[in-house]
Amino acid sequence: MNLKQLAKELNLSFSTVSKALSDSHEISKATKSKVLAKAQELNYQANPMASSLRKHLSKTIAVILPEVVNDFFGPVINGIESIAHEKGYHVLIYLTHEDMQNEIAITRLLQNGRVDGILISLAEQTSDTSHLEMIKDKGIPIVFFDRIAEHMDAPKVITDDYHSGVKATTHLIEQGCKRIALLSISQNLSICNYRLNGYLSALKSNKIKKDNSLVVFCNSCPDRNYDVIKKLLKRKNRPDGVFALVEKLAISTYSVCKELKLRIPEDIKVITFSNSYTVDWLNPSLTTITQPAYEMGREAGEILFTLIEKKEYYYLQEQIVLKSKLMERNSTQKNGS
Amino acid sequence: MNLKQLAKELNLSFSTVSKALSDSHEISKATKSKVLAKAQELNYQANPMASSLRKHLSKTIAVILPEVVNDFFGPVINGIESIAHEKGYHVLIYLTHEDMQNEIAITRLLQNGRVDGILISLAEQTSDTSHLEMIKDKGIPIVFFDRIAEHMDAPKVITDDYHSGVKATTHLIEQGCKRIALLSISQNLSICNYRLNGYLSALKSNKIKKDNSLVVFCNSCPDRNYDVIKKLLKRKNRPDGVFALVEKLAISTYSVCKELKLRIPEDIKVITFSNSYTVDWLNPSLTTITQPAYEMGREAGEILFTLIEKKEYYYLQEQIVLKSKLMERNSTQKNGS
DNA sequence: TTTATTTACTACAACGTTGTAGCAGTATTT
DNA sequence: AAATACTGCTACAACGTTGTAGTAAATAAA
Repeated sequence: MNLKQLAKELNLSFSTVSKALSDSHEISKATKSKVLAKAQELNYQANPMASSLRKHLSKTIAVILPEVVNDFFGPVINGIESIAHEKGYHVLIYLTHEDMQNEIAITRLLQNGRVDGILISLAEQTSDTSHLEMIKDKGIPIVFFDRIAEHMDAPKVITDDYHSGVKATTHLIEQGCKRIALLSISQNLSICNYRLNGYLSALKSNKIKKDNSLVVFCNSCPDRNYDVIKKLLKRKNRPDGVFALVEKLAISTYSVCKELKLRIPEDIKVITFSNSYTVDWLNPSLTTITQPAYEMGREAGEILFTLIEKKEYYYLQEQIVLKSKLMERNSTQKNGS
Repeated sequence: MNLKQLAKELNLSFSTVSKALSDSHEISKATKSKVLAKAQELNYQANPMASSLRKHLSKTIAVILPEVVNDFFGPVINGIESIAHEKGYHVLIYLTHEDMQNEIAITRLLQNGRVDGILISLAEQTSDTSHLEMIKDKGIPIVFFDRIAEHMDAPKVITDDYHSGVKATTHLIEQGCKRIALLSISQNLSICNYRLNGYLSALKSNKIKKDNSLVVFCNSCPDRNYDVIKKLLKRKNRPDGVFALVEKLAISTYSVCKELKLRIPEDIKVITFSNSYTVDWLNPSLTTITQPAYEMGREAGEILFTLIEKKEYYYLQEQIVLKSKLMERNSTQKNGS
């Protein structure tokens, strides 16, 4: 069922039918309603490929993520999908699996009109961003969320990572920690560095000397991370507080503590970034910094659609900062209280 | 950058260039390599819309899901994406939010060539499937996974739900439970009914009389579910075992038990379907039936691509059944052991 | 009454591909 | 030597839309 057939049914030229369907002022009301009725009856749907080709608009965006088995990116997708749905856009999903080469390959696929815009959260090791500059140069709007490319001139939606780092660390200090370890995932990602800076700044304000050996960079291999954390917690001068930048590192810490018979929170306190709803039921319940993931998705989507529809150029340099929340639970309970 | 421009650069007709790029036998090796080199140099990428329009193939599939903030659907997407990536397909994602009207609206969008095939897991209340039959009638291959439309003649990928129901219930009985409640989410979904049948069958084999009041249908409203479960656990003849068909209902059960000061597993044992990796760290750790979610995604994708490429018609009536695993943890520990 | 304007439509050329048909020139067969 | 087949290319018509230009007929202004 295409325009030509529909036009034949109606004894009209297919131009007329096309215009009627797009509610053009050139067409009389009578004809419009006749066309609309027939289109409904025959369940006519315009071919999106033809339309896209002609209009140079795909009504589709791409979302590029490191992974999807994750309590943060799940609600982000949810937020993106909700705004995309409202605006009549379709959402393509691509996973980098934390690999920059995949990220590059994906951006290559998106260069020639497949999408009208891109939402991206960088892979762990992405250092060079020329593949993204290339996309921008082709005129495809790109919006970053959470794991942003700091030096790119593009809109970004992030949370107050520096501040969250300060809050988390200060909380541990207030609960009595003297030697606080930080478990990071990447030296490239700006969010990690901001959180690290917040941590360092909180130590300084509380006159705690920084100890570089307490800052540990993990990666995406759970077994290696387990060993690294184990080594950390077995040291003679082991930390009495752990600040994990992602939930899986906090869970690994729980595992290591179980093996080493260290009690949380008595021997060691744990705080982590997490968006999981089960943290309340962990043993012990886990104190978290929780990011507004759904809102980040929606916000990033909204900016992208504004850019696509070129209503305002205002957003181009915009950086939106949303607030994370510290949720205090038992894993950071003060000793003897 | 399009074919015409590329052809001009090479002093060739654009037909020749097109054929060279698709490695046609009509073109000499010399010309092919010249064209390929130039295409690389100028970073030429064919316009997917034009190509799709011409070939009647979008190289895109749609994945329709109830939700994405979920430890089951996350890995499913992961599996789908991995096989799609291998086969050179793009993945559109749509969320129904458990609403059949959304499901219908989404299928309408996919009728006219936007996708070459559909993977779907039904919304909770989807009873009528005429919108899906319509898709099938248009010749668009459709493959179901997990939440299937039982009476549709289409390939399905599921887990051994009846058997899992038997296993879970038998496990509770073996651990000493006499009065086992089942928390379901839907009366429409066949997977829930199969699990329920497994439960009933296990009761029968163990000569436990079935009690309809112990089978509770929850919905997607957490507050209402909490109340329903609370009512269930406050009854004079309260259950000593709970079999939850989804993780969130098990977590609600944990909450209710905390409020009512019921001890797990001493007073009441809990088992649930779940794909969350944190179940090991819940308090107490939670016994689960875990589905091979990633594999389901891959399997469903593989069947869909076979259908799209029409190599084998064999799959059409195929139903793939994968095995779930029972992972015993503390929430179903035998009393006094 | 003539000329300008508006209304409601049609014709047609794009958009960027791909596949079929055609056409020289060379190689092979009879 | 003539007929046939093959090789390597070009020309052109689709695919299903949309937007621009064009055109009758009806209405308004000169």
